[in-house]
Amino acid sequence: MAYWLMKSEPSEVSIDDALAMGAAPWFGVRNYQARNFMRDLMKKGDGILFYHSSCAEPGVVGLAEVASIPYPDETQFDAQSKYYDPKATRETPRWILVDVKATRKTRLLKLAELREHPDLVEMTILKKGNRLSITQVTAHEWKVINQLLKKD
DNA sequence: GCCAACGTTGGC
DNA sequence: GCCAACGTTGGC
Repeated sequence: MAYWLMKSEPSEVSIDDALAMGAAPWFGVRNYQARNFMRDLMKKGDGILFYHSSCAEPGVVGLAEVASIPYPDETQFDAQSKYYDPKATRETPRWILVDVKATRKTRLLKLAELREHPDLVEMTILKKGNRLSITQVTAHEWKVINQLLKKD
C-alpha cells in the first residue's frame, strides 16, 4: 500500500465535486512524471491526500483512494478537449490515468500548517520549486497528516 | 545534443 | 497580477 498527494484546482474539481462523482477518471495530467506514477506505481486501494491548489486556501481537504488499474485518458483523443494531444493515438496512447474515489472530506489542513510540522519538512510538495500535481507520500507522512486532520 | 525561448504551475 | 521554478519545444 502506497500513499499519494494529488492536487486539484477547486474551480475545476473540488473535494465536494469529487465526493459527489464517486470513482472517476483523473483526467488531464500532462506531465510524464505524474503519469508514470499512475501508470507504473499506483495500486487499487492506495491512499490519497486530496489537495486544493491554485486557490485562496491551498491545503489538504479530504481523503481518497485509487479505484482502478491504469488505462488511457480519453481526453487525449478528443479534439474538442483542452487536454487533446494530437500526437496520441489509440494504438499508442500517451496519457494514462487511474480512477480516483474521494472517500471523505476533512477539515482544511492548510499549506502553512503542513510547513510548520517538523515531520513534514521533507514532503515533496513542500520542497522549493515543486510543481508536480501527483507526488508520493511516505507512510510516516500519511500517519502524521491523518493525526493532524483529527485535531480541531 | 545543446540551449534559448516559451509556456505552465501555483503560492503570494 | 507577479514572479520563481520548472518542463517542453524546436532551431541549429
